[in-house]
Amino acid sequence: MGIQERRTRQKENLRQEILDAAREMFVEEGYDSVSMRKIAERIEYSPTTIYLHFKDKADLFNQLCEETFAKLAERLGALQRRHTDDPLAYLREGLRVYIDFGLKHPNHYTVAFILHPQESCDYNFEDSIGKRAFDYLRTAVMVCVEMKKFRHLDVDTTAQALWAAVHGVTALLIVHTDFPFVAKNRLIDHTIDTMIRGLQS
Amino acid sequence: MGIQERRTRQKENLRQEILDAAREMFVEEGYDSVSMRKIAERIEYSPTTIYLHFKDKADLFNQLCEETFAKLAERLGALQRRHTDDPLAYLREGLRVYIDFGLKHPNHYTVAFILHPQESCDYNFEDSIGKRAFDYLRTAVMVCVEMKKFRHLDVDTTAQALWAAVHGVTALLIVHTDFPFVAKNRLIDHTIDTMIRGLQS
DNA sequence: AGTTTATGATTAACGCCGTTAAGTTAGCTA
DNA sequence: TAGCTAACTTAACGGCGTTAATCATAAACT
Repeated sequence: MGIQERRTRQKENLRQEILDAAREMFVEEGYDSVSMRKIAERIEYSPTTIYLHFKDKADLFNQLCEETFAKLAERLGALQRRHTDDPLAYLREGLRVYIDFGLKHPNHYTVAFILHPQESCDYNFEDSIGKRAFDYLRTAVMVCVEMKKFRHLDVDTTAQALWAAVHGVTALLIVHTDFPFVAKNRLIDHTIDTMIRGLQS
Repeated sequence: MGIQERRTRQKENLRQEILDAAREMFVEEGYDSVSMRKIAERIEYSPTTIYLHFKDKADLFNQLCEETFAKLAERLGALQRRHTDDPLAYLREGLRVYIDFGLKHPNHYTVAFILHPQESCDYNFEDSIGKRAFDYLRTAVMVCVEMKKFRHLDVDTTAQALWAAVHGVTALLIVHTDFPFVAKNRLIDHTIDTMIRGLQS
């Protein structure tokens, strides 16, 4: 029965090779500049081979999105494990981690969060890793509310408002490079501080 | 001397016709789906004619962006004229106007604020209408600080943080249609409230 | 062992796209 | 009326995502 296994293993390898090439090129050149043909050339296969592993370009890049979500979720998980005591500090640092992650991987962030729904992909949020990442934020907020660090407020609404705020900073800093922003860290800290302060009793 | 004038007037007319067609199509179909060829077909000219009026596709759409900025700026100006008394209410409503504007014209907002720098265009923020729109926000914040509605804080940083927050909500609501957001107005109000509350003394 | 079958991969093509270079035409100028 | 100029078009280049048809080869079956 090892033959079938080797086959699927090889197929899986090529699949991963495509993802790796696509990710690398995409990180370097941005979404639009990376074509299926270029990816194919890089991995030394014909363009059509990619379609044996991914439905279309949108599908391929959505898989990369999921990988991005996964990395972010992982980072937030690690943070959570370090921070059992102070829920407010944990939330604050989590928001920072989110923004830093975006600024460190701007092209990934762009695909996953700014452009996101490459149309026609049967993407379901409920089963996605993106949901897992968001849940870290949600529970962080919940704990803050439960421990009376925040005034009484709706957990979902608050989590989403916080996401909006950090997404806003991240997206603006990535996209509007021509805008005369104040120092990055200043802006980031001020945004986070203001939101958290606004949520406290 | 009327001949030259009529010529340039006609040329200007065509230019406006292109802009109108492009805007209309773009609002209907989104950025990527609108091609130079389709625009040309709509106005019943050959595709190359467009290039007599605009450097390239990015240029054309950036002009539309400026128009979008202008409309937003105009709306904010009207608001300012109605609101000489309560600076905090003015700021709050201004933020709401921004978000509503984005949600009402999602495709415009997408080009102007989410995708924005169609590469290779020699766009200069300092001379743009976008700056004018942003200045409304800046001065609104300044007034709030001067009238002690806010605690002592940096005007630029605060204005940018507020922009980040409202951009965040707007962009998320437009782009992440698959996310299970709470009711729109609830999220919008909560985000604005939280930020403003965080800025108060 | 020879034949069929399945599977991975390719070639060729379709119909788009943005953009440029060369050509045409209509109307003003001298 | 001849020449020039500006508006506009035709034709083409190179690239794109994607599909249909084809090929090669290794596995399975008789």
